[in-house]
Amino acid sequence: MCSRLLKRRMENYQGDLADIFRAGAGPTDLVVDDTTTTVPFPDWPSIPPDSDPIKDFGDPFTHTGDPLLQNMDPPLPGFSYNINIDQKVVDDNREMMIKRPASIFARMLQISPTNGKLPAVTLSNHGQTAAAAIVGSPRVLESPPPMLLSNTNINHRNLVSPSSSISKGCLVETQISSPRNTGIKRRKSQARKVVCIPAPAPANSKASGEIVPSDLWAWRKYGQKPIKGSPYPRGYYRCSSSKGCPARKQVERSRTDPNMLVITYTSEHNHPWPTQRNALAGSTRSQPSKTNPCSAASKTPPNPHDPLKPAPNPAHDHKPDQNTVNAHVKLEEMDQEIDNNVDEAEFDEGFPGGSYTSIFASDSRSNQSEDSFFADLGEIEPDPLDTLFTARGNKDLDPFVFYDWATNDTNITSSSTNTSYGEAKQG
DNA sequence: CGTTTTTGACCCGCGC
DNA sequence: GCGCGGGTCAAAAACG
Repeated sequence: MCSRLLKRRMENYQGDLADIFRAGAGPTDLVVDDTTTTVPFPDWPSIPPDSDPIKDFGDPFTHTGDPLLQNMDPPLPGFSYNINIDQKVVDDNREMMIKRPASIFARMLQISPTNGKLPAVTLSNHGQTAAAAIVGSPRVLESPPPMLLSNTNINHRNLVSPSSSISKGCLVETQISSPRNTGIKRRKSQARKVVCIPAPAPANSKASGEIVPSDLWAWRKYGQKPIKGSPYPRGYYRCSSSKGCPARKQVERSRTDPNMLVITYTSEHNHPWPTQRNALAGSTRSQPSKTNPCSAASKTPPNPHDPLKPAPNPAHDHKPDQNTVNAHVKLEEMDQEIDNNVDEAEFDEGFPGGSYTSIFASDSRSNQSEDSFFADLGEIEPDPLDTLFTARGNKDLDPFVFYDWATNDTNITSSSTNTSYGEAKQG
């Protein structure tokens, strides 16, 4: 009783940013500067295969090979976006983020909050694509493309977008929960990364046995709540790779578009991405991997030796077909006006470069990461229709079956594999 | 046996 | 101050 209360108090006390900082790599180093830098996508190099997992840890998006865009070729010229870079103290992670935006998210653009309310968003990636969507507004696309959102450590105000010339794949962007009261209130002050992806049709979404793939991080579900206004519940997950890891994520189906999944990442991992994850008892519950050849295959990267250690250069093996992954952005909950440096600073603090860094750490891992990541996105909780499908490990239920991340529209590169929920029990 | 999922209860931020 | 709604806790059940 008391302990719990005390515990809570402590959590609250350290709340948000505190947690983030604590988890971050070089917390105190952060100095936010309002400098804006424009970085042309095309100039961004790929992530070297030897990225330092430790150094990169924290941000699952940073070094991820871009499943949606890497294959984009040729790239669309003229893309660029502004990044708010801390030029005074660019911690390693951030620096890498900027210099080596190999991941989808790393390359993210910004969504200008304009008035602080559901801004029209435009994104682009790698100078190759751009897509736009407006949260709260009618769907932009006819069919739901993968949609990724995420906040970045960049200035959310200066968005340079190629406007609507979107193309094949696209993605991303940012979402910031910009606190009105900078960092005082716990909930609203939390910076988050929001990722939206097309979800499988309800009927095909995870069955009771669901498809709960995951990224390199091990996520453990710790709660589920019905959300007012939404027929779909929201699932709450926390990182189980490491005790005390503040990383959290919420998975829910878009209320406006059941075909979309909205994954919100909160806080960051305070540990290196797991080098190995074992599916332990119970962990496979939602991971059909063993029983699902398809998923196993999909999740198992090219490296037959170690699924978690993809072959040296698998980065291109499973690149999604840009054509099949039109993505657009959508801002979820840009609930606060982001109109001051404080907010930005806070935001940055929220993701001190280390946040969500290494899930997809390097090219050498990207392949798997990609699959894993998106697979992870497939997690969605109890869908009314889920009960219609109870077969676990049934690849047919794999939400990603519908999205061919490879170049073949009919391929199932999915994701749903297993991997994940087992707590990384090294050994 | 160890881990995850489920689920009701509790806590707390926030708006009125 | 009150109530709502979201986020988390923790015991029990499920799973391999």
